[in-house]
Amino acid sequence: MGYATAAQEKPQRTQTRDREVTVPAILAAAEIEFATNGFVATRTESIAARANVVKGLIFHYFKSKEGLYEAVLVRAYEPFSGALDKSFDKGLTATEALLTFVERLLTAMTEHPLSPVIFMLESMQGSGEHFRKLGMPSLYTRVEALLKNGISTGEFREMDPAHGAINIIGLCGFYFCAANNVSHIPGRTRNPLNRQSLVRHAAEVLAFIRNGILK
Amino acid sequence: MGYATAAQEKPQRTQTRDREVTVPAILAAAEIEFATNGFVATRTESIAARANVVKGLIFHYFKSKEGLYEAVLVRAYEPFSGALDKSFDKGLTATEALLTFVERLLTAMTEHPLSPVIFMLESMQGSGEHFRKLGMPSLYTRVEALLKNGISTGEFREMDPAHGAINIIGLCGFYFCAANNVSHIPGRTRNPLNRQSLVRHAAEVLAFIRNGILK
DNA sequence: GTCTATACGAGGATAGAC
DNA sequence: GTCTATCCTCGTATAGAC
Repeated sequence: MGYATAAQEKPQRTQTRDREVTVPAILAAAEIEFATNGFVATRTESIAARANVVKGLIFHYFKSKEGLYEAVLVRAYEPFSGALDKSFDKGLTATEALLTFVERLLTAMTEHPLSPVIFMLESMQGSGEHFRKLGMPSLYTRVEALLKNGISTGEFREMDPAHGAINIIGLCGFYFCAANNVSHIPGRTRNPLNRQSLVRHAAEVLAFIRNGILK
Repeated sequence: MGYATAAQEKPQRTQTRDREVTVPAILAAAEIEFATNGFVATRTESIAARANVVKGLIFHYFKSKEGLYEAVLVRAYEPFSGALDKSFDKGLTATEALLTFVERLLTAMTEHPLSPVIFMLESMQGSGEHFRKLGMPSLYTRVEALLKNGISTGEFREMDPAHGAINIIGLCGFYFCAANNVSHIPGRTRNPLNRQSLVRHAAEVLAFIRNGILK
């Protein structure tokens, strides 16, 4: 205490920063905070602290809290849409298309475990308004079409395709949303979001869908 | 406008109220608000407005926002725990026990469609801390035990019972959480939370589980 | 039991120095 | 591009009249 060097009493400064460093840092921090708390409950101050920057920079780069939120949504959706587009290219059978779709979706979720949580919260709390605003196509609609096709060819069992689509997507994503809760069950040791558990999750969901949907 | 009767400019008062009326009104309003927004993002003012009472009464009856929240959680959990206890009484086979369990869970959810949403939000945002605090037994643990039993008797296919439990509960509850989002998909006319859709949901999930879990 | 008024802190956003 | 300081609204909670 009290030694009079140049930078008195000013800890952890990082004065000379670059947009290339700061912007991704804010985005990464925001993704975690929004996934944990949802849009309204997230504090810009928490994001700034996690990114190790000052609150003002958030508004400098993203104009508003909502601007940052939408940037996070867009970034989170990229791996999903990329993976999904590929599943609809070729002349696959309904079975192949469905399983390819689910596999890719699960891989994308495994690599970005926060994304399902953010989308879930946005679905629940935002009524999906941001999805529409950002022009994100609906996963549900595409899966529903896929199921209709497979039912008509006799590859899938009879079912309501709209409900089937919701159930399949829910099966893939719910695990990530329940993970926080599950990890606090006494007697459970393995972290549900580590690599091993997530690979396990993907395999289990695929098996469930294979048995539950295909004839 | 401007006729000078006794109660000038004081609309919608309900001066003489009773605890028997006010408390349930607040609870019902709070359930909707918390299910829509989560704990932190919910405003006590919104709850009061929806219950048509003054904000102060919330603190009068429940001491704090959190006190009200916990009261809502307890009330929401009652139909679940009641329904579930019955599934574990008799000497049922694993198959019968599982299907009974799922049927009752789905019935409880159909009758209280906000409950799965509240529990989901609490799981995601509260890390399940309130569940523990309120002494709510874990659904997951009980379903997991049930699955283990059925696998060992050969009634169910081989699977990781911990993941199976999460997937089954997710299948039952995810639909309610996605409903807001789904209802905004263009071209979809039926309200996903009306009676007819919920009965449909229950039937679809039961069929999915029957095919996906049983041998 | 119900209402009004208000204290008090938190949080989003902005202005301006460096 | 980054920081400090500040404005102002909103929201929880309380005090006290009726």
